[in-house]
Amino acid sequence: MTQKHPDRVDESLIALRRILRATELYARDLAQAAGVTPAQLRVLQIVGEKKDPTAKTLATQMGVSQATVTALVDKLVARGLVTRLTSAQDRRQTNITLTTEGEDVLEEAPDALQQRYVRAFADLADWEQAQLVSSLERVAAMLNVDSLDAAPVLATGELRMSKKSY
Amino acid sequence: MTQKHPDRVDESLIALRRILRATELYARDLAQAAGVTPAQLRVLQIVGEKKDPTAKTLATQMGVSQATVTALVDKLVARGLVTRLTSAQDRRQTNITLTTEGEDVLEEAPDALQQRYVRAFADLADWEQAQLVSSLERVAAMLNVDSLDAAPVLATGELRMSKKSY
DNA sequence: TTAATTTGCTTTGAATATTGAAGTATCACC
DNA sequence: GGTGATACTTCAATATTCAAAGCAAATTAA
Repeated sequence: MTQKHPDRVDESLIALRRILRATELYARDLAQAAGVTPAQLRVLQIVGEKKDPTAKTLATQMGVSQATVTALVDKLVARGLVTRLTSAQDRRQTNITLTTEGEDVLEEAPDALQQRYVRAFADLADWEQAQLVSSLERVAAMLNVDSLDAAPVLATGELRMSKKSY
Repeated sequence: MTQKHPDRVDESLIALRRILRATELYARDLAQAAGVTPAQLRVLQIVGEKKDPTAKTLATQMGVSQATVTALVDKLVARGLVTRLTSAQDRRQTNITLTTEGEDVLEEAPDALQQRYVRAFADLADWEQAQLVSSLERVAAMLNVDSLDAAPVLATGELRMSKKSY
């Protein structure tokens, strides 16, 4: 502690917030351009990434309840973007799969933000790329993502320091 | 282009998404712990950061319409967490101000995620801190946040691992 | 000054999102 | 079998969100 540059933590937090804000704001425009709501697009994206996830998987990944996933999938099914498929192994489970139309929506989502990022990343020097990856992974680790995933409860009553001490 | 490590862009995107997911999921738990909804907490946070912002400022900052801000502020006013104050300079404007209760809610919001981040950041060596700040600011710049703010049409996007095209 | 326009905010109406609680069906285990 | 846990859905209630319309205040034009 007692670093030479105590304001660096603020600078990093500000940069982080800018990143978060940019991505959040863009997600809405992207969804609108794709013709679905943001939450629905998130479902499509996860279904596209993972292999025919179950409703449970979707709920966990998105951090919402199963009831919410049911409602979202209902909408997507009604629009013909995904289909429900009862699992053969465990017939309680429902696998969500993309239809051809659903794949089209995903493909045509003009992910300008990511494209811009990837282009800018490609223009960096090799060592700069390595540094960026290292830093981002370090931040992710500092946020302790895994333990948060495992224990979403710890939000409450945790040691809190008031404003000035973060 | 044609870097030695073409998969680094994927690594950086994955790390970015982990950061985004962790913060997004945590925001909900934080709001619940504070006894408000996520959107309402965002309003409280912005009101706490900026000095008595107008409804317009809130709408711009949050990326929602003014009508939405009106609805959110209505809820917070009903709960006694903020008050509306007609601006003296321009009586069309309404400044949103925190009440004592609103300040308490903000104070007691157990922002464990940020606390954890700040502690981990403080433990880094000086040069590591500098590198982290540099990297985060570079990412923010690569996302072209400023122009995105100005042109919400091509704004944001959730970072999604699309197959080949980016 | 008066009129027209713009700006900031609210209201209204309608769609979506979200969840807890309750209900149904299936699985795992003994 | 029977018991309990798991996966999902349904239902009821609240939240969020926005477009459109409306209102009041400020700004510009005439």
